[in-house]
Amino acid sequence: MKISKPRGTRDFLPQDTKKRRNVENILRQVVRNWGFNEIITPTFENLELFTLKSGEGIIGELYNFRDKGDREMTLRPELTAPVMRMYVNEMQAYQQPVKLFYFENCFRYERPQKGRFREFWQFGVELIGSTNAEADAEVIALATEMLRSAGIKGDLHVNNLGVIRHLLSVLEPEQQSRIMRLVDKKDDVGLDELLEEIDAPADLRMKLLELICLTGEGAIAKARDLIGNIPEIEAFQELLSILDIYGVEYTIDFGIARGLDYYTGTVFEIYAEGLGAQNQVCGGGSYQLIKLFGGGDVPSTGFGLGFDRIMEVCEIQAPDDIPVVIIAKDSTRTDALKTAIRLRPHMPVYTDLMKRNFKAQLSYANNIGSSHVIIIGEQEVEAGKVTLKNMTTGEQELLSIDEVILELGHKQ
RNA sequence: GCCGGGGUAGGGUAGCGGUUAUCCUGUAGCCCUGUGGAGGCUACGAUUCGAGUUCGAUUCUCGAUCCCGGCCCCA
Repeated sequence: MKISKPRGTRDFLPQDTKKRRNVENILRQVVRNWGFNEIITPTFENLELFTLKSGEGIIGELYNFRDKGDREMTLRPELTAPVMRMYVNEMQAYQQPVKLFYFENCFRYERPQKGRFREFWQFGVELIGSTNAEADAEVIALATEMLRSAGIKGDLHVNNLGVIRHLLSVLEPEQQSRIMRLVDKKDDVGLDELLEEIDAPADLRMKLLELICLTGEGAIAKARDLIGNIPEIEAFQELLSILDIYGVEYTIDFGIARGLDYYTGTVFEIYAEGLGAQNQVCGGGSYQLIKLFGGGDVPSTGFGLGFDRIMEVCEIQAPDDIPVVIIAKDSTRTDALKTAIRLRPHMPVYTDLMKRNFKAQLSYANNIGSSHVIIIGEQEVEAGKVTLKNMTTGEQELLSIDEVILELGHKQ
């Protein structure tokens, strides 16, 4: 009976895993160098954590379950909420800002397609405690640096929601939310209908439709013309000038809304080519969730990177381990094992586990791509040495084990 | 939840209402019992699952399931 893997999950073969771990470690190193500390949160949480953040509607997309103690639980669909919960539970007294990152798997009950799986990995960063433009800029610059380090060309779009919120401030909060969601979806028809339905002032309607189309060079100036010199535009301008210092390339895009109420100001998205319909590899912004989870009035800025999508377009290959194979005869297997024990602190060592004959062992070494083999036969045992054979050149010489370590150890 | 295309040895393909076939790879053995990469031969190994039509289904029909792409959604 053959059991298939669950829908939307993947098996990672050794070479896939090696490549993923390699990229993962590259990203980790970048984030650490920017002063962020890694954390781990539980794979499952109380269901309420996520319904509190995103509403009851998301339950349909969760892997939720009732545990044996009759508690409503769910596999985590994302990590911002768990990190905020963790902060509220145990980190509120930490020196600010608190700079955290995570790399974890998440679970969503969705229909799989290109770049979308039911189990997927997110690499995320949260900077907690600062509303300053410097904080937002650091987070955005870090996101672009991470992608750059993975060899990925991303297209960064930045916005400050304060501008559009300022414009909409005369409307009911509920109407504002609906408008933001439609803007996020770029649903112009729906937006027109809604504005008609709520009978929005003609002036606001005109300005809104114009604003959300503003992108690129000069967008800030045009926004000023449209709305006036409000503090939100000033703040946006400050953020952009810091990004300029970082040398980050960006596109101003007043049409990015990210659809959710808890975003407070800065929002950004990064798209990459070659990913089909799911081309967003990064999304984030500044938000306020800590209060919602029972903490203080503490702001945060963060983003999540879709690690699987990154791997989809990442071409960085992990360096190969170079295995050393010990070849022995039946009569010298004990010596082979003892040699392996001495070599393994210094290099990856394989011994024959298949009772192969001499020739087949050599062939095996060749097939797994070993650069060197160590031959241990009666002659070598008698001499108290081993034969080191270079599989590329075919050269071989009689050496002591220490000499072998000296010869090969530094290459690993 | 919706739409389209698929599922044949471990991987890649072709085929077809009548004992399927082929390439790569793996393992075991042999040509070849202390020196590999080549080649040859032999063996092992698959029609996603279920129901229906049929004398007979891998093929046709229906359903399920999984995969791929798209819609919806995307925290």
